[in-house]
Amino acid sequence: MNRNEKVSDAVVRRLPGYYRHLRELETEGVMRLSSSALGQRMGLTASQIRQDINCFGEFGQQGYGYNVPMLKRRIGQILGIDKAHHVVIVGAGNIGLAVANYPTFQNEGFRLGALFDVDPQKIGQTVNGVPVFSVASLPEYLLSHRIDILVIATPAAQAQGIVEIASAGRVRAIWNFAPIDLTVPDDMTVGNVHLSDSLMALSFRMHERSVLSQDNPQWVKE
Amino acid sequence: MNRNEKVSDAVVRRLPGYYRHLRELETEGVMRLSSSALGQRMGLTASQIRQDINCFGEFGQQGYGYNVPMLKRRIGQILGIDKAHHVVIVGAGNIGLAVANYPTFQNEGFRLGALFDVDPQKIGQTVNGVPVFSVASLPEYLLSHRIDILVIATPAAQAQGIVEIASAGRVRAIWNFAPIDLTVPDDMTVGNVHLSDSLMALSFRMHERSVLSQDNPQWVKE
DNA sequence: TAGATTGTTAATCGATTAACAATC
DNA sequence: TAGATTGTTAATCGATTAACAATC
Repeated sequence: MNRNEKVSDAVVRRLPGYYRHLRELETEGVMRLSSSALGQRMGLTASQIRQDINCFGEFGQQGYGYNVPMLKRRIGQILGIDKAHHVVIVGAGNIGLAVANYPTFQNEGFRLGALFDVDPQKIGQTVNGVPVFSVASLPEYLLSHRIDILVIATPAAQAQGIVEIASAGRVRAIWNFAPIDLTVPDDMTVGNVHLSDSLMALSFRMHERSVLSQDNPQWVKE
Repeated sequence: MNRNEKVSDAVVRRLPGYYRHLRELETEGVMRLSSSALGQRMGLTASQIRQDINCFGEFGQQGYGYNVPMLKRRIGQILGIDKAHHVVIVGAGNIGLAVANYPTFQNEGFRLGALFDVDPQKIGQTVNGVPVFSVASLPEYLLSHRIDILVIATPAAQAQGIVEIASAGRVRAIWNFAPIDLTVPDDMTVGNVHLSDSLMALSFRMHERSVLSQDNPQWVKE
């Protein structure tokens, strides 16, 4: 058993997928599930699923499999989404608003306290009843509110400066949508959503077969 | 040399990061770069960077390093973003609009032809001069326009149906923002942006240290 | 009980790192 | 030329898969 060891990135990347599928299965009324059935559904091997789950405990039963609602609840706990999280969004542009309105975001215990922007047109407005404040007031806001997660939805040039403010304001984690790699203190967690990286990787995969298969001269030494 | 072999996911995930950093370095006026300097900047080993780059060719020079503008251009070609891509977005909600307005998206040769929605309020409007059509007209649109990438920004329940239409319309790739794993034909590429998965992984990482370090009973067998 | 399926160890596979000859 | 740094092979590390005893 690997408990108390740091969980590998490979496992962490799969964990939300487990939760998502278990939620679907629960909605479909499925009560009981074997690792091979889940593997078939998710495109993973049964072995990998058992290994992944056993990083966290023994949640199954020999000869039976896993109880869907129980396993879903457990993985929810492991992910920490059974707890409420206090969130603010910096940048009330298209991405900031998309996050603010994202349904999963609202349903899983993430509580949005405020948005922050530099645009005087936006400051003073509300989004779903959540106020938009000036970024100038962010340091003070963070001192008077316990914020777990700060969402960066600003242009890349502003992002690192926001991290400094977040750090001084004892924010625990940054969810970064700006297309830049941030430098953060050791005790802060960062998760990136690099949309342009995702799109470029898609573009690569799309071209890959055709280009690689014909040994395209563009790719070899000039 | 690994050319003509399928490039591993691990490499593909890093590739856009290389491009992003090289673009920054070019803007900063840096002309020449060693693998160790890039490694330091990106938090990777020099060895890994040389291995990654050599999947695609010999772009460096012993004793000198890499020429920044040249390497950036080459990686751009490898990613396929030197070519124009024709794109449509299905779903003109918050996420669809955020993608339509995303600057990197517009700057790197991704040409948005149309958005599609089911909301009569939105149909007939334009977004940045791009028309919003009814989803009912999507099959016909795809037959008369050569679309490379279709962006799914609909609720999860609609996503798989859109894939069928895209497949019939000879779309080459799907960029999926719906929180569901899609089933696609073999010749279609999928890239997922699962926002809720990203947020859950962040939540996990944020809680991980505190919870794991104290052997929290919540994680062990009941 | 017999059959099924887990938890877990061992074997395999692949990715990362180290080392160094080639060479600019 | 001497110093630097690549390209590439070999060694290490870690993640995935296979196998099977434990057990429900």
